[in-house]
Amino acid sequence: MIDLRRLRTEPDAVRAALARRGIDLGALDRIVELDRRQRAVATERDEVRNRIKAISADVGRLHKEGRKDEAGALQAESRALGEQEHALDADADALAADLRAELLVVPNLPADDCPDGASEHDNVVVAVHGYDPDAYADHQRVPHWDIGAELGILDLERGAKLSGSMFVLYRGAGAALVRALVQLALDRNADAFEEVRPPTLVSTQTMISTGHLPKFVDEAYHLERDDLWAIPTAEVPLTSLARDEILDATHLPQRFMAHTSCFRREAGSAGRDTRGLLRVHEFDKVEILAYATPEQAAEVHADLLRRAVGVIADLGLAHRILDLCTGDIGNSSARTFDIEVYAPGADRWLEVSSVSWFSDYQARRANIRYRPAGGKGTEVVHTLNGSALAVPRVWAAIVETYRRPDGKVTVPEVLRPYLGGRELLTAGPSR
RNA sequence: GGAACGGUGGCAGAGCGGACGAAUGCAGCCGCCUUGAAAGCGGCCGUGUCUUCGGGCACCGGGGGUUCGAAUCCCCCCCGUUCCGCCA
Repeated sequence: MIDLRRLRTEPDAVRAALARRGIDLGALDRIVELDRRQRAVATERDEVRNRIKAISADVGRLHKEGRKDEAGALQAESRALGEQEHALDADADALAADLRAELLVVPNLPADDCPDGASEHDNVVVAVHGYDPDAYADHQRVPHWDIGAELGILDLERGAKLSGSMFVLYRGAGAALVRALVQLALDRNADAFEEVRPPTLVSTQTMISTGHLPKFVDEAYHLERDDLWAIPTAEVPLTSLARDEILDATHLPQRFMAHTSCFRREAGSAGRDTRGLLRVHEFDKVEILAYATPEQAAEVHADLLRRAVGVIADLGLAHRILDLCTGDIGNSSARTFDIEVYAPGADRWLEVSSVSWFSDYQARRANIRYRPAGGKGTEVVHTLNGSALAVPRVWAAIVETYRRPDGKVTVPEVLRPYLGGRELLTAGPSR
């Protein structure tokens, strides 16, 4: 949620920032007007309440003194005020609900240094590592879905049989590779992040806090009977960890990581990237997340990015870093860096991590604050997060990059300890 | 799923229709005392919102109701603990 007070006091600045996203600003006018009316009605209601309270105190005193007649007259007056108060209160509530509904779908203000742009084509490539299109041999130009089937480590047909298309079944060394990647990502961040194993089904409020609802309902799996949502990323439960809490500034930044399944309906991308592991409904991911003060945010953001890039680099995958433009960053984000790996078989750049700084946008929705050291009152914290490692696309890039002329796939050095020393990915028993 | 008991400030825990935003204790902050510290003593010590900056209003799990007046009474819901049932 954007800061209503800021919209009130610096409407032009807010407007200018949101305009950089290239969105319609009509909602802002409605919000300003709803806010004005809501406060006017609430003030009026509070004044009536004030009078009721004063009268009640008098009534109590008069009763004690036995002046029943005078008390009775006041009670009648208060009764009438009560009806007024009720009506005003209902109006104020209705206006507040409308205001909130409008406010919840307004995206975050992009950071000042977020590059301007209209779409993904305007994203800025910050760095490219290990990519040379001419360096790949023919044996690496085979897509992972073919390699996976050939080696018996990926069974897309049976995944589809069980759950439908875009659901995946890994087998043998392929399944072990999933586990190895998860373990690697967790181990690499265990120095600074507390591991959490959260629920993957969460309440509506939890989904609203990160900004995944109400705007992106169609993207999420919903269990109607129990009114629970399958998380699209561990960012959702991890952000709500501190919901409605006031953190101590001396404990910031606070960092958490979690390995979970992630569920996405991919409703808007039907027919796109349907092959192999490019886009799937359910996948494993290790997420890293931090709560920070505004002053710490930039450094924490850089650290998250360093960590996410580090795993990819150590896996020996060609990759690049993108600074997403104002037209492409997510709704809740103020600044986002994407990491893409190059998959030589599919001959495509695949997004494997999105490292975002949400400023106070999510924290305001989730009501997460902190007490500044030595200062008075509370401030809204900043939240940041990124994928430490998202399995399917990394799995795909590894299999394509490390394919040998004989068709077998070499296990990257850093993963071998997690695969019992195994050097090749093959079908059959895992060891 | 059934039953019982609970849900009050950072924590513990009173209050069960009238001056209660709420006793008391602990923790925390400031001061006194002290060479320093502890103990002791005195004071401060929730959040949000609006404000004409005087103050107003809201919040005792959530929602509704009764009343001139609700933390306190009534109804519905949610959550927790324990026991029983079922079960990986």
